[in-house]
Amino acid sequence: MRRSNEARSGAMQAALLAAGREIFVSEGFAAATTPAIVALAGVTRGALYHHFADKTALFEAIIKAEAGAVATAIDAATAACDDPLEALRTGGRAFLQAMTAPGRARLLLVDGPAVLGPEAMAAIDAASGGGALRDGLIEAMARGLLRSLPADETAQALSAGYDRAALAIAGGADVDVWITVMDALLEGLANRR
Amino acid sequence: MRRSNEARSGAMQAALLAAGREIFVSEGFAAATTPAIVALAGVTRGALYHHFADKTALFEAIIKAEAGAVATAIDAATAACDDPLEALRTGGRAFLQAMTAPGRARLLLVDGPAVLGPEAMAAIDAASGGGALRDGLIEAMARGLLRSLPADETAQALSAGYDRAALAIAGGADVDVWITVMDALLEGLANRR
DNA sequence: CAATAACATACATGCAGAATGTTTGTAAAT
DNA sequence: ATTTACAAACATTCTGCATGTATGTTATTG
Repeated sequence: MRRSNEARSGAMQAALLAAGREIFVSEGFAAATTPAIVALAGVTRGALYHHFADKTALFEAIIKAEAGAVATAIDAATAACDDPLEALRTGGRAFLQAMTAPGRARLLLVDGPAVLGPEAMAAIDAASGGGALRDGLIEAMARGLLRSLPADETAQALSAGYDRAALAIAGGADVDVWITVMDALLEGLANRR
Repeated sequence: MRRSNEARSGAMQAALLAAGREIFVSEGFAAATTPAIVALAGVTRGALYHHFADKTALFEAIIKAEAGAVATAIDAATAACDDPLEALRTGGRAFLQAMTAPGRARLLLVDGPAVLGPEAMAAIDAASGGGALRDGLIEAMARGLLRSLPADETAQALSAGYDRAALAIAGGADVDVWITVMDALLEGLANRR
């Protein structure tokens, strides 16, 4: 007996996403082959090309899931923060923590931009983690806690710093040193009297 | 009649580097095919594989040339600066200017890290543009002009911001806004009394 | 100091293996 | 009966290598 089509599709897509994530992380997008992915998932390429337009579409779905997980972690960490400046620092630490998931830094920061393009990744990021940073900056600037600066560009510049930190940490760098540096960058933007 | 082997090799490698740059920029590394590259150069794939181990080796040679050009531009711009802090701002602007060369941002900031790996790109960058930033920070910190922070990580964080700025500018963003933001980040690290 | 033999270099051409995306076929669900 | 979910075979294309050839370069000999 066979399950409903809906259940089958859901299970198959989940299996393909999991297997794809594994292979993409270990091999990189270019060297990851669809035969390897479907073999790991225990199915055939027919299933893959039924559910996803092509290899890139599978990759994009994985990227969006990863970005969503990061955004959720940041939101959860900053929900309780009242002070906008403290929320920025806390959100940054939550970001770095979330990015320690195995292979996540490579997926979101190296292969993602190269495969999907920087613009597409920026859009995904804005709808996920980067949006929180931008909103936090706007809030802090509105309350006079931070220097008044172009919010979008400032958020991107800081976001780039956090990204670099996440990559370094994924490569074995010390987390605390990077938190020190990023907090210093944030504090540097604070309004002083 | 034929030229000397040395002259032939030099001309052939220059032609392959130029054609490869063109195709890599317009197509991206993955979609760039070696037949397209050698067709543009007006030679055969035999020549390509004689001078370069594989497609990646050609790409790496192009990347190193681009990174070297950026480093040269930064050094030229900052050579006359006495004040370390002014040198940092000037170097940043020179970097952004140098990165406006067509396709350079994509090569150095998107495809480069994905193809060669972030570590290899970091090494190339350290020997090129990023080294200047780190040295400038150390100098400024030593003179008490900047807050004392881990120089390597601070340089990387700022470098990441400049990279993001270069990408945005390549995508049509306003240069002056980004200079404002990056100068503000630098100023934020300045020692205040 | 020619002339030439011996070798290296630069490149072209053809081939094998593999990967992608498409098409066709089949069984089960709706 | 029709559509969905998947399998399996197919056509195209690319990469890297292996072989072949012509020219440059160096050593040797008369």
